[in-house]
Amino acid sequence: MGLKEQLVRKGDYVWELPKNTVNGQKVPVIIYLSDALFELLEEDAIKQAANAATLRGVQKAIYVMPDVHVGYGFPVGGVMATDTETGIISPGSVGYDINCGVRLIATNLQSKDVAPKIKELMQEVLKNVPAGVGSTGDIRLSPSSMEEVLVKGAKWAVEHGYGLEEDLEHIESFGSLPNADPSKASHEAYERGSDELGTVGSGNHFVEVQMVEEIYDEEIAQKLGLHEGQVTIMVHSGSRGFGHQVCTDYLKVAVRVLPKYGIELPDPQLACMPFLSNEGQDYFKAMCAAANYAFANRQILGFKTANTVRRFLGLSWEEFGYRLIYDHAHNIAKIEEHRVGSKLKKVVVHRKGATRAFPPYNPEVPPAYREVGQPVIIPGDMGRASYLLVGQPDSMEKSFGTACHGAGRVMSRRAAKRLVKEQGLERVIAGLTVVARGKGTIMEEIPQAYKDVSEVVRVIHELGIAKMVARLKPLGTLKG
DNA sequence: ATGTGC
Repeated sequence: MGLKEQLVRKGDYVWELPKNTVNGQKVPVIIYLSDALFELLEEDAIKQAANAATLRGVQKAIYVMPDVHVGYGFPVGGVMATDTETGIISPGSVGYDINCGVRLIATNLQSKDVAPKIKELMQEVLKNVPAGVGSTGDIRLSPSSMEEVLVKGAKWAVEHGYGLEEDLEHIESFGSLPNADPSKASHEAYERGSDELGTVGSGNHFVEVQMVEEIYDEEIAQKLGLHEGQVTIMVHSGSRGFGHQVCTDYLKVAVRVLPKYGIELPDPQLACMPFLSNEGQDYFKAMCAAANYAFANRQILGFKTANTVRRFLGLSWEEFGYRLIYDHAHNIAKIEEHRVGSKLKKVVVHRKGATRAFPPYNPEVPPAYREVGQPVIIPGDMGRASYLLVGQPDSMEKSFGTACHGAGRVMSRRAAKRLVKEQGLERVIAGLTVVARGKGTIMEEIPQAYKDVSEVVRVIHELGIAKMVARLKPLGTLKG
């Protein structure tokens, strides 16, 4: 019998694979889905979550978000917490793109200010913001300046003129993880990262000019400084080749030391090390360094895009009204304190394609947002919409303080290309303004290739994990 | 995701 058939329905949006369903499964797998999204759930994604539930020191449950799909070893949309003393850390459960994440910038502009000239504006963004596989930026980092980026994260970017000091307060972990140790990243990672800072990358990464299309909660929107018709800028990118190399390097290390630590795995892609081992600590410190690279990357991308739009419209900064709403990771592992049973416990929370969604009054939520909760930015596809939510109290018990991260693919890259070839690109993306160096990524990233992000977000809202605040509509998109 | 892959 397949695992999907063994899922037990626990509520309108809650499914459970009880512990011990697969051999050695220490905790249940809890999957959050609507009926429509249940239909799209892949057997292999359940298997991957169940595999993770066998790992050493895993706590409470593996949680799976409604935008789940199969990933490398651990599903995208998966959340795993392991005991900091007895548990493991797993590079595959963070993902190859360490600190892939999203940033949302508010402006004083109205959609009517940009909509009529959006094509010309996006051509200007294409000229100024490097995008695509292997694209390089205008920053060259010597090994010593690279070290500074890896330690300071977004702060490095602000010190070098990209953005404002006050931006840092509105970034997860203030844009800089304290456990970063640049010496734990390889020479190869340094090389790859030396010319890619301030570049978008490829795949689902993008820079987008948007408008606030609908407000769901007026009071919260007001506190966040958002209103209908307002122009926003969204950035979706990560740590580029640097993070990719860190993941590659430490997956090899993990595989090598499995026998030393007596770790047996249901899937070699789940290769991991005890968190407190030398190798586990090395990975953690290198991963934090890669996360800081990504924070710096998005800081530069967001500011460069804003500056391009501002100059195109001939506005002063004051008229433009640049303001960072928030920036957060959705591929990361962090040490956090969570309630497990009756006591608080320090755990390593792995979020892979999953966003931290801390509730109001959590000390990690910046003062300006303390009463509304941590902003949760959910990018959709380039055709439909993206969402802004805020973390709610139930997230702590239901998912280690975690929400979804996006729409999630429903069509393979190959199938998407086939559809475009059959129907023609003009027809498939009719009415959208998308710019890119080539057509390849656009073909793979058509809206039809994605699940409906509204349905994903609705599940998170209904569960009380995060609350819907606003829907953002793409005006123009830059893809890799 | 990725100096993209059988």
